Amino acid sequence: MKSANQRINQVFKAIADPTRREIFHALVVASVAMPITQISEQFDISRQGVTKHIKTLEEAGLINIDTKGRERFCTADPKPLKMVFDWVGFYDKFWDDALNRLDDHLG
Amino acid sequence: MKSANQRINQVFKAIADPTRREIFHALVVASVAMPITQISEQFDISRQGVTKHIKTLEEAGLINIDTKGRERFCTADPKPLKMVFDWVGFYDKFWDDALNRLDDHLG
DNA sequence: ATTAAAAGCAACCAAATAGTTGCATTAATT
DNA sequence: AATTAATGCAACTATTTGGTTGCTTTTAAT
Repeated sequence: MKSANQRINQVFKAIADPTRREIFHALVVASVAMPITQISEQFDISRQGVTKHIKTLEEAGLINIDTKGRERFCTADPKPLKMVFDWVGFYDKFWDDALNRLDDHLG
Repeated sequence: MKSANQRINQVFKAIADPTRREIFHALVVASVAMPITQISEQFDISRQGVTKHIKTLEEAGLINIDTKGRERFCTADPKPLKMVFDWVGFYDKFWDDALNRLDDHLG
């Protein structure tokens, strides 16, 4: 059970950084595999900076990498976000909290 | 628009830490205002450690604090999680990605 | 009035983070 | 064969982070 928890932590950590969210988003909307250099051209930070972010995203399972020749093609994989979706989904019962808590107490 | 972005970043940062998620969760399920010392008793780290986490959660708007006498009563406020819900909700279209992308291309 | 409880404040620490630069390697291109 | 492009690797830096301890202040209880 420990590794599942680790994975969740990795996902939360990966999406915590705004630049990483941007990289991920760019890959999702591109909906085509992109090599690292091409990705990094869209950002102000250095290629190596982008590479580090990509590594973090890959460790979280949010990016898959397919090496072809000298290039490494990255594709977004949103599946791990389901864990975040489920996590946050638990709390949506409490968004209109006053109402719902009242219901709970009555029910 | 900048402060809205900052707020989103604060929320993502706040939920990135597992201990903070636990503190938040404990407050949600307690569904009653709890002073800091009482919260910190449920965790292995020091009271000041918990205080710092609570500050981060408060800055993200995930905790409200009501000072009464020498105590500071904390309550969870899940509302800001709606931003996370919306963010992640965008990507749920891509969870069964092969299928959906095919649809997009056809549609 | 004394004591005890709740919390804040400040300094400190080790580790992680986000970023950089320089250089080496590998694979295409010409 | 020589060059160029894509990447990796390593070292370094500044800042942030998650945590600690010690002490002070404020408020409640005895």
